[in-house]
Order: sequence, then C-alpha cells, then structure tokens
Amino acid sequence: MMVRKDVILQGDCLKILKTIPDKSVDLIFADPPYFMQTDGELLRTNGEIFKGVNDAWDKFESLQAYDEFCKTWLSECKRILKDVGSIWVIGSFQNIFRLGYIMQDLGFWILNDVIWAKSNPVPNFKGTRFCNAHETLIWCSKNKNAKFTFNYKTMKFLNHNKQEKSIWNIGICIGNERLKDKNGKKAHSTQKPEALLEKVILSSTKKDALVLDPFFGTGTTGAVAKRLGRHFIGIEQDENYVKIAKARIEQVCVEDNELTRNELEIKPPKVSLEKLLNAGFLKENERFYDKNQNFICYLVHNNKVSDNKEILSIHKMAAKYLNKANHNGWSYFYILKDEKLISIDALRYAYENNKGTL
Amino acid sequence: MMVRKDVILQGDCLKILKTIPDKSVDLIFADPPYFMQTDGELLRTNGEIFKGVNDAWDKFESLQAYDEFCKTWLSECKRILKDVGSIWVIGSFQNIFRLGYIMQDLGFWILNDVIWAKSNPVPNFKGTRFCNAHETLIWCSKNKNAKFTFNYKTMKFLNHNKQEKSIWNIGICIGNERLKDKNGKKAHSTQKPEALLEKVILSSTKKDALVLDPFFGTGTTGAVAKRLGRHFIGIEQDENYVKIAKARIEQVCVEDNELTRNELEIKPPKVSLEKLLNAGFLKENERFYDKNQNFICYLVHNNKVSDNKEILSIHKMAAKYLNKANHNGWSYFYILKDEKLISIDALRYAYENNKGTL
DNA sequence: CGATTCAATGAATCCCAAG
DNA sequence: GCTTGGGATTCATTGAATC
Repeated sequence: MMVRKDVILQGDCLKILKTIPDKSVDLIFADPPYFMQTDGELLRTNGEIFKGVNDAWDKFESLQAYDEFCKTWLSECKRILKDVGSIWVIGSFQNIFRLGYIMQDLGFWILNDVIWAKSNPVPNFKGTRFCNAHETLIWCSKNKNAKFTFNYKTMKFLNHNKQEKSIWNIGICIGNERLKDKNGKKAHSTQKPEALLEKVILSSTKKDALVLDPFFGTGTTGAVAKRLGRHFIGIEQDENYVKIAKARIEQVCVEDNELTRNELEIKPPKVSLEKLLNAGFLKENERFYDKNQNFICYLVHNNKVSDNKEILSIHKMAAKYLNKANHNGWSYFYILKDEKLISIDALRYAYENNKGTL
Repeated sequence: MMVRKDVILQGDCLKILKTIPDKSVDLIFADPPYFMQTDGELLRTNGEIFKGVNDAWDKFESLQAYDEFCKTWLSECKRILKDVGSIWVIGSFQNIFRLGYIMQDLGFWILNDVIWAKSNPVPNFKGTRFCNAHETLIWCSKNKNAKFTFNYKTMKFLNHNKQEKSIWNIGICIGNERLKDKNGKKAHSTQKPEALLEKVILSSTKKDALVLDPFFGTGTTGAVAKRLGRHFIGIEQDENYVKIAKARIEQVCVEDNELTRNELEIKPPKVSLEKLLNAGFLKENERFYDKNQNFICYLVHNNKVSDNKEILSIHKMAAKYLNKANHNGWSYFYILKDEKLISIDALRYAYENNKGTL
C-alpha cells in the first residue's frame, strides 16, 4: 500500500492511525492532550478570567483513562514507525511522566529528554509555586539497539559550533506567528512555536523524510516539515483546525539550502591510501609530515605507514605521536608537494571529485 | 515514639524506613539510584575510560525490579510524611518517568517539576545525541488538596525580586565542594551540589523543620539542612559514605539570618480599621487619599469606608477606583497627618509594634 | 519620527484562616 | 468536613496609544 503524503486526515486519531501501514514513517511528533485537571477559574489580578486550556479535547475521566488512550496511540505509533525512525512526544508535568513510563514499557529507547525552556512563560499569578517555565520533550528510537538519524553537525553549527544541549531556549508562540480567528482570539489554545518544530525535524530527519503528527492541531508540524523539504501526514479531529492548517501550509515556501539538504552531515569519501597511490596522488614511500612539517613516517604497503620503529595505520600512528589512544590520521598528516604542505585529507576529496584520476 | 533528629541511620533503606513513625517529617529529599543501564565502557578521545556511575548500588535486574523498589520506598515516604509536608525526588531520563508515574499512582500531587540546568555538563563524547545538560526534580504535596510550605517571597528575593521559575541554573559539584578520598578520587559518583539542596530546603521548609533523606550518600542534604537551621535524618547503607557524611556535617556552621528564619514570609499584622480607630491611630470620619493625595473616601463604622456613593471595604473601594475586581486597600490608601501622607499600612504595623497604643 | 506609557495575553493542576 | 470573606497575587513581550 502506497502511503499518501502531505495530507491532513480528518477524524479520530486512533481509528486513522490503524489505517497507516507498518514501518512507513521516518519521524513521529506527538503533542497529545495534557489532561490538565484544573479546577474552577483562575483570575488575573484585574479580575479577568485567565483563558488557559479548557477544551473538550483535554478532558478525560481519570488518569487511568488517559493512560489507556496513550497506550493505544503510542502502540500504533510504534507499529507505524520505520525501524530506523524516531519519535518525539511533548508534555508538561501533568502528563509527561505517564508518556515516558508507557513509552519505556512499550520498548521505545529514550535517546534524550529535551527541555523547552520558555523565555516568556506565563507567570504564576498567585505566587503559590514556582513559575512553570518549561515543557519536556522525550525523544526515542524504536528499540534499544535501533539506528536513528541525528544530524549532529547541523545542530552543532546552529549552536555557535558547540554541541547542542538538552535544554532549548525558545519563546512561546505569540505575535504574527500565532494564528487568530476572525475575532482576533487565538485559534488554538496550545499552538507550538515553529522554532521548536524546526529543531525537532532538522535534528532527526533527512531531507524528504515523512513526518507523522497524530495530533496535528493547526498544523505547525506540517508547515515546518514542508518548509524544511520534508513531507508530512497530519491527523486531526477538529474540522476547523484542519481548515486553518490547510490554508496555513498552502502558503509555506520550501527552503532549500545546505542545512535542509543535510550537507553538513556528509561523511568523508572512503578512499584508501592504496587507491591514492595507484591513482598517483601519492608516490611509493611518500613521506608524511605533521602540520609543522616535522617528518613522522612514510607510506608502506597495505594502507600502513612506518616510522622506522612500527608499522601502523595512519590513525594509530597519529595517536602514537599525540600520546592518545585514537586520532584521525587524515586530519593529522600532510605530504610535501612543490615545497608546500598538502593535507592527505584534501587528497581523498580530490580523488573523489576527479573520480580517481589526477 | 520520639523521632531522633540529626542522625544518620546506617543500613538497608527499606528496612530503616519502616522504623520511622507515621507523619513525622516535614520534608523528604530523595536521590535514588538512577538505574543507568550503561553498556560497556565509554572512552574519552584520549583513550581514558570515562568514570560515570558504575556502582553496585545502581544495578537492578530489570525495569520491573526497579519499579518495585521505588514503589516500596515511595510508599513508606508517603506514610512518614506529615500531611502538610512535601517531597522532592531527583532523577534523569533513565528513571524520572518511573518515579513520576509511581508517585502520581500513589496519590502524591505534583506541584512542580523543576529542571536543574547544569552550567557545566559532561559533554556527549561521541556526538551521538544532544548533550544531556540537566536533571529533573519532582516536587509533590502529600495529596491533591494537602497544604504545603512554599516560601515564595524568599525565593523571589533571591531571584532579583522576580518570581522563581521551574528552571534552576546550577553548576555540577566540583572543586573544593567535591568530597575526595585519600587518593584524590571522588568519594561518591553522584554528589549533588549544595546550591541545589539550598533551594530545595529553603523554598519548602520552615526553620527547625525535619528533613529526611533516604539515600543520604555523603550527606549533602544533612550538611545543607544543618547550615540552614533545619534538622535531618539520613539513611545510608554504605559504611564508608556514612563516615564521610558524619565528618562533613560535624564541620558545618549554622547560618541564622533573615532568610533562614523565613522572615520574608511573615504576613502583615491582622489589625482592623476599628482597632486603629479605638487606639487613636485614626479619627472619626478620617479622610482617605490615594498616593497622589486625591481624596477618595472617609471612614465610617464597621471597618468600612464611604465615597458618598457606596459604603465598601477598603479593598473593594480601592478596586473600584482602579477599575479592578480586587485590590489591597492597605497599600492604596493614605491619611493626612501634619500635612504629610501616611500609608494606612504603616499604621497597622505601628499599632502592632506599639501593642495597640499610640 | 522616536521615545515612553499602557494594555493585552500566553498549556495553569494558582489562597487560606476562621468559624 | 464545610462555607465565608478578607486580602494577597504576575512576567516577558507585543503592539497600540500618547507624548
């Protein structure tokens, strides 16, 4: 069965999930009801009623009923997810411990819990607790030993070249980004910021991946997926939300660039020293230097080098001179050509680009 | 049965918990084993083995065995906790969802989940995931409608006079604070920073409160409790940890100041307008002004004021002129004395300090 | 036009002591 | 247990209104 892409399926989440084939999506992002269990009204100091979440879709009979609901949709998600896919769920303290517990029981393997730290949270009006200034995301692979996509270098590049952490500082969704109805009121009580979905999708999918969102709402996941050159399937019960989401996604322009194409994740070409030798990029007994032009070793047979004491791989040889257990020899060694130092790493790229000829 | 205070009880946590009487402690802080489930060794790039948590006390047969262990000690904690007490537990993604789920099932009521954001986390050596830069604390009252202590103003004062949030930026425990053995190696693999315990204890206990820590380790909870003028009971299986903790706590000096005495939490004196009138702080028909010396209303009988249109409480009258539903009249109204504006709030403090005489 | 002030608002488990 | 009513309680951001 062919999976339809870039569609919003309107109807009951549990029923529609059952119609989606096994192992057919690359990523799932799920923002389920939080089951807030608030009592009565919360008044601002000016007497106005604070309008938080009081939607029918957030009501459940009990914690047990909520658990059962989550077990069902999470089980379907596990079936639908590709073996090399991953899943994100988001929640707050009211529900996140239910979600995490159930996911572990279902065999999902937690890769990270990520904190969305809100730069502009709603304060605690009454001063009765700490201001709840974050939400929690759980990111899981399908099983303990399953592969998954993590665009490490992309995230590092976007974080001032430091590895990205488990805490993300992102503002709540306000201003022009917040979808409004004709009366100027928020169209959905829990619209997520696009910046959040950007990090989720960009960090854990390849270009053209298929992203499923079983609680699509007003379509943030679809809008961001399209913009980043990914595909989506949205499931949403509410007709009005579906209508808004369709119009919204229609207007999105696709961004095609180095990051969305995952070019930072491209691995170096697999080219052996032997190949470089045979193609004339290296000569017999080629002398290898460090970056300060100190002679270290020379090329011998079988992709190894010798420092006249030991015959080792270029990696072990580099490590030996750095007094480390391991080091990447491709970035450590240079050859002399026309009295200039040339990185051997550059040679393998040159080999690849010239398809093996000088 | 009298509860012994400021003691470390050495032995099996589950057995010792059973010996502690019902409803006998004000606060529980629990830092249980995390059940990390790490496989094999993690090597630093220099080949050195990274020494994380690999202690016997962190081993469990299965997730189910871990759950059972936690259900048992958490149930005991619920029994031991006073009805107006609260409990903090700390964990990471490996175990925090087990803890939170079980606590909700036991009827604990989550007040906040608090994120300890580490300013100097251990990086992800291999670049395979997001750097895990936080741990999660769950703070619960005993039941949904139970009272609890929250020193809101103290926390606000310590946060540049803004209400404290659910994310705390605190460094991991290093340097002089980190306890070392005779070989200079860390004495405990998961010693928590004192700054973390300070916030926990200072925010949710009164002076002289009794704090129980069922996984005492090297005694951070006891050391901070003592320093802040609270009492502690520690439970710890490992003889060596107990020895280290005792020596450590012995050296702690008690800090006695405005914050540790909870003086910022003192409520304004309950003094009625009638009392102020009878004591001569107000006169009959005293005229009440706002801060800009606009005449608003005058004192009538029965703790009320009149603006010649309505007779209201000072709060409702203040709210009326601020176009709000409620406002604190004590902070809104002033009287004129010797041609100077004097806050009526100052009058009730003067009354209290002078025991009802002018 | 820029600076300043004001009003609006966002996933919220939001009071408590006295009678 | 319950009700009652006094009185204590918010931050970052945006965008409009006013100076």
